[in-house]
Amino acid sequence: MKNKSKVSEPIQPCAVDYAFKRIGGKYKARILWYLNLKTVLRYGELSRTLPDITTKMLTQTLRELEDDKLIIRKMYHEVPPKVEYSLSDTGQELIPFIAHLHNWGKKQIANELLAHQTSQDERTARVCQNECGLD
Amino acid sequence: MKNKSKVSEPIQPCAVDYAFKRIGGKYKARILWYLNLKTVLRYGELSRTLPDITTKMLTQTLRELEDDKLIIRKMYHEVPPKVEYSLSDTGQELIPFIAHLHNWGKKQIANELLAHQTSQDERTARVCQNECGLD
DNA sequence: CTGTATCCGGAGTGATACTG
DNA sequence: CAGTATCACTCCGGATACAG
Repeated sequence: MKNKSKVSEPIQPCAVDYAFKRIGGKYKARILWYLNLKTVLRYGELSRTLPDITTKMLTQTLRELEDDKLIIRKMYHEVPPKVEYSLSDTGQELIPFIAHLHNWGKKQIANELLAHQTSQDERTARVCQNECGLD
Repeated sequence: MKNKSKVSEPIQPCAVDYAFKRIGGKYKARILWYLNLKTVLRYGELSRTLPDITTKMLTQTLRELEDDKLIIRKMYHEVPPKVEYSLSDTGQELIPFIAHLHNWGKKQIANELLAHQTSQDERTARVCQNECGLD
């Protein structure tokens, strides 16, 4: 049933596309996921949780998430500075989706390992022990 | 040949990250979504459904999805040529997740329109640029 | 501790023309 | 109809240094 472009109501963009633009960044889903698991995280904690991210990207990503009202930035004017990030209600609504994605990903990784097991035994152990530390 | 969608690196950091790499392309989620709604789509139909995609990107994206075993490509050796795309079982498993994302996106768009009703003209133009007629 | 500023290379994307 | 091929360009993201 595709009731589209009725003049009376605003034209709907592709909601999937819209949503993906909001959380499609390289680290966004991961950050949201970690924030969900830990409730609240400081800048340095996030930095350590994502070892492969640079300060520039982390700051930039956090800003975008904040601008999109997906996370809340709480700043303490202290010395030394302290900033805490947490999920907003809107961001919270994305958790089931990320959880589903997470489960799917784990399943796919497992299947991939099985498929390559004959020639990649060594790799298995390494891969399995290297997770994001917050699974 | 790019392996953006193929995750075959020795170390796999995080399931969320892994999953996003496989379906995080600019059009992948949308294509999967349309395939779910329509069950089966031909190349030209997809092209018309995504007005903003070029033939190059469409072909490239379809190839990646096929290589990742998320969609099935059925080719008829006829004249004129005919190719049909449909979801694979693995791809099917992603539908609940995309559905959730879709609902979330629709909700966000609605909120955005409400919040910015005063500047509706500008906002509408932006929102409408990716209308997809398959909501 | 929590960021900014700057430079830069390359992946990702687009426009156009061509083909079986 | 269903793609390929080529060139060009943007801009994401990394490295590094610096700042409040």
